[in-house]
Amino acid sequence: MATDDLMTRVLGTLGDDGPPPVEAIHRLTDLAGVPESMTIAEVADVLDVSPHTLRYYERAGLVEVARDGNGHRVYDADAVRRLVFVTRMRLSGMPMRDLRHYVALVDAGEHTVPERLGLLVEHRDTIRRRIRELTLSLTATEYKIATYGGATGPDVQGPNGAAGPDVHAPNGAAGPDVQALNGAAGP
Amino acid sequence: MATDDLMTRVLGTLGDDGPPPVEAIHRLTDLAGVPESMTIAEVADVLDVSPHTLRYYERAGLVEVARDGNGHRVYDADAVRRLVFVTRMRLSGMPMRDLRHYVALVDAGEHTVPERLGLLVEHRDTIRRRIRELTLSLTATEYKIATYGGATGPDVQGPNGAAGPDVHAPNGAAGPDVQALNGAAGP
DNA sequence: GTTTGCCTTCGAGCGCGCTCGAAGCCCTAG
DNA sequence: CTAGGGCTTCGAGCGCGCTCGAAGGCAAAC
Repeated sequence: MATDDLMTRVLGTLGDDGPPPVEAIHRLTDLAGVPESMTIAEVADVLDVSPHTLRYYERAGLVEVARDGNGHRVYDADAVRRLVFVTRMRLSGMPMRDLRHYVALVDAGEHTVPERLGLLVEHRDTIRRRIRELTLSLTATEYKIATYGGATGPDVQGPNGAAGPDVHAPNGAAGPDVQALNGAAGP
Repeated sequence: MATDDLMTRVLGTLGDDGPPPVEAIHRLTDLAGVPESMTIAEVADVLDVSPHTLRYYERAGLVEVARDGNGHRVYDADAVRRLVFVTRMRLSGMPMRDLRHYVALVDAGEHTVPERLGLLVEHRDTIRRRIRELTLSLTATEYKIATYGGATGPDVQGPNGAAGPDVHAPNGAAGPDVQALNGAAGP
């Protein structure tokens, strides 16, 4: 188990088009059953990142990890939770820089809560904007797919290879084809 | 005008939460009113990328652009349309590699339409998956924001600076706080 | 004429986020 | 005893997508 990441696991439990259920969040990171302490390999497996990446995150100051007698890393529950948070935020596109800032605030104490909230709100807005962008791109792509080879109109140009001027249109046939993504007026 | 990109412009016309209207796609790239040919500066302005980036795309083989008597680039309508397509695909996360592949197919002639369709479908699925990931991250982030400073429970730890063990929790107060993103059970 | 300004080519450099390799330590299995 | 495997640190390297600087051309403005 745990060869796929948390995100994939939860997404798998969701209908591909269902609404975003808050319950999924709980299911998302059910750390119950996670041992008291874990090795780097175990954590890497659970989070679906490489041990290299975990060391990198530690070097970057995102988490502190204790060592055992042999100098090996020992991840306690707090460290694992922190790393779950970190990997989730990375997955949602938060830059390392911001993440460093955030965890620095966390380590600085409770009086930084307002600033942390500000960062979260900012990040939320970033995600929202990104989703809207992607939704639009998705619609455009779906439209392009749908009209590809739809009404196969007049063939404007034969196979032209490398000869002609800059050819942008995949074909002269599927009229609204590239139009949908490339501009020009209606279908 | 045109200091903001196409995406931003269309997003601006959309309600922040509205459904993805197909009509937006048409509005999205209304190239009517675009001159017969454009300079690199004009294209850069319209697409909200730098001239540097446009030259880079050309070097990368994504578009061919003619030169005038002075050796300056002259973008015709086809080139501009191609670049609109390219920038949109880039914005939706398609890697340069795939884009190169796609336009190579376009230039190779109409018999590559099926393969192009395959690429588009693949890209569509990638966008969909990404949207689902982001939606989940959004829900998690919103949950975290909502519960921040909710029930301000017992203060677990004072300001600890750099001293203590690895602290992951922003505070002991907002119980479900980090839990929402970090794991553990219910609120 | 000279200055301003935008264009050209070319190759180098950068920021990000990993990713890897080398050299070495420790433990366990055979 | 030896071999194997996984861990450690450190610093270097990489893939991506730009981004920039240098050196120079040409044209219009002053």
